[in-house]
Amino acid sequence: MIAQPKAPRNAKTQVKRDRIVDAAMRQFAEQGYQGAKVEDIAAELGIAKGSIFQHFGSKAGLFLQAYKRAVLLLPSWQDAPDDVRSEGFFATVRFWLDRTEHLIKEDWIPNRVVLIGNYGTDLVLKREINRWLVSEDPYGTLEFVEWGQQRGEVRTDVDLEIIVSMVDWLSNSLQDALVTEELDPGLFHRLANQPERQRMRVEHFETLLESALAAPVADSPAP
Amino acid sequence: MIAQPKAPRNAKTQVKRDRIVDAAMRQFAEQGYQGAKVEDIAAELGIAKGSIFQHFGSKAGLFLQAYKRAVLLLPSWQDAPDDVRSEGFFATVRFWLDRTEHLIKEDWIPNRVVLIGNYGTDLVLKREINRWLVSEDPYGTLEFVEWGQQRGEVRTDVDLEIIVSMVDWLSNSLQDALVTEELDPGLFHRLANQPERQRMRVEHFETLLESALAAPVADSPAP
DNA sequence: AGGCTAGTATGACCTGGGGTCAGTCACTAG
DNA sequence: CTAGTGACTGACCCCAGGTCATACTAGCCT
Repeated sequence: MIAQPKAPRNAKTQVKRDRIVDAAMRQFAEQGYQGAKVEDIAAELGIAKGSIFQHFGSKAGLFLQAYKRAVLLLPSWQDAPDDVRSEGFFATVRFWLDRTEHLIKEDWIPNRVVLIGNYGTDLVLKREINRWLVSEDPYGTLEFVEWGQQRGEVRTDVDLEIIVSMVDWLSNSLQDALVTEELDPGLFHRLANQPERQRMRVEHFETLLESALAAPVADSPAP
Repeated sequence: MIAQPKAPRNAKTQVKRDRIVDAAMRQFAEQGYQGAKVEDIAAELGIAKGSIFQHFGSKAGLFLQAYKRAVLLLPSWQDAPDDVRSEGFFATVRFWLDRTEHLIKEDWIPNRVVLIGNYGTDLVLKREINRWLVSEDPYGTLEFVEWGQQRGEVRTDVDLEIIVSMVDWLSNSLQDALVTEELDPGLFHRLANQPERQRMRVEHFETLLESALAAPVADSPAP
């Protein structure tokens, strides 16, 4: 169990913690979890290393806060523009998946921190992260899938939570592969110079996802 | 880049390395990556810590070997019994997914090591692992999917590699969730006392996977 | 046998960085 | 002004990954 910082009485304290978390995000993003040194973060802020431990208990505790902040900085499913949402669930999915690379470049630091949290720390931390993700649902996947069901686009014949998990798993895997060479099973970075084929693969992926989740249509004739 | 051990001239050396990797697997499985101490591994074998570094260069190098060994100890898709395979691609998928928990208990150590390699080390190591997984395909997913296509069960209208990745991603995610509390988004461990609902969820998952990948049938009437 | 070389083993040693803690400071309340 | 609380500090501890000079062993050539 990783200690959480207790709520500060003072508003000033909160500001300071935010500054630390901010610097930590940058360091973790740039150096990785192991590579980031608590001392460097302290030095960057001109404070004593001890202070950081005072506030966050441990390096893992600090990372956890950085991770949470990072996730909250990223868009949730329902943050798509209205005109996209009005086209429905799968259009929204496509919207986000198509914009993956773009988004990552815009928000490099939080994305990197999230990535590190997902794959590059250790299982104790991962457990804590997972609990939080489940309890907070910061990407709003649950709500999003329910919305898709209400629109009649998403199937309702299997457990909701399975669908939610599938969306999470697949979108994560795809985005990670698209964006980070470390995690790409050769789908995209091998084709770095063929953006057309990359696009095609994302489309194929979207096709598969839709096949998996779409509500069965009453015998619409295939073309 | 993580140094690989160079091939030993001596057969005896190989035996010794195997012993080290063996002990390392146990320690990593039981203590986690950070928790496992090189010194403990050496002590367990009654050798000097320096020797381990001699052979494997670094803790990460040792882990990499342990990981590879662990993966090779696990069954590949095509290792299903003949009577299952004769029922086809999706039957084989179901066979493995249904046996997940059982398998993990049988092969706890390699499974745990693989898990740690997948989520609990760092991105440098992860990259190395990924390269290896892609180049070796130790689970034979590529071959397996091609086999499914040849049988006419798996769709052929999207890139093969996308399908392969999807199978890998989803089966990994499901198995991890089923088996390790740390990674379960509440799908299974929250229902620990309701094995029936757990089974049902696995079935639902299989349904989704099949919907995603199945070759389109020539307008079979839905019930 | 007797060197010669290359690979292997050793354990004392080094070092960096996470984590601790006793003491100090700064703010607020009474 | 004083007491009390929380924040801050920096010197310190110590563990565990990694290094290295030295010693050993096994094959091999002459």
